[in-house]
Amino acid sequence: MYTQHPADTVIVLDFETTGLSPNMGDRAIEIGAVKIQNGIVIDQFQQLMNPGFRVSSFIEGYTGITNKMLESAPSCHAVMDEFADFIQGYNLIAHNASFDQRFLDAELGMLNRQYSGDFVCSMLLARRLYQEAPNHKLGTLVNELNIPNDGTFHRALADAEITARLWLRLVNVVKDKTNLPSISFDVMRKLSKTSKASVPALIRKIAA
DNA sequence: TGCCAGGCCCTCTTTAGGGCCTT
Repeated sequence: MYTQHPADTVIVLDFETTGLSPNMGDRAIEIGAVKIQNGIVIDQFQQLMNPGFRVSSFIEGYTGITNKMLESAPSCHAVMDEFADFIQGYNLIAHNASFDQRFLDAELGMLNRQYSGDFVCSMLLARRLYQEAPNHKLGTLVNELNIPNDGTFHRALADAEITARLWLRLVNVVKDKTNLPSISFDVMRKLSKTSKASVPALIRKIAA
């Protein structure tokens, strides 16, 4: 049985991992997440986790997370069990969400745990709402949109915080285009799945 | 040993191929 939460409260999450594919044996090494309610961060979650094997030098360089740091970290099992409690009942957001969803599904699957929220992808939304951006990498969007950041990238909590600011910016874009006082998660989800060409028509329909 | 992802989205498309994004 899942606890139900206000529909406008969402969790933005980001994984650092040993590679690109859980199907190829890759595991999570860090999870970061922020809980947003009414446009304000009200809670956060950050934890390194030990995948049970050494990470590559590429990942050490890319994330700044070293094998030394992971030696003393709790297991993926322990961390993800706690994280499953944190996200229970909330809708979820990530940049290129298909990636984070694969790892969330894989890690929770090993624990026989589930989650009830829907995922929305901030990258798919940015492709539709900022079609003029040179590309839709998180770092590029942060620079293009002057989203405040402390210069930390490729760490889970920092990326989750930045993605949260991007999400709120995207919500504001839809607010401005529709003149509506609030935009539901469900509307953002529909927008993220609409073809680029259909975005203006859907915006008009939402505003009507 | 060497290899290895996958979903979205565009187009010179749909009987396909390749770039984008994530680590």
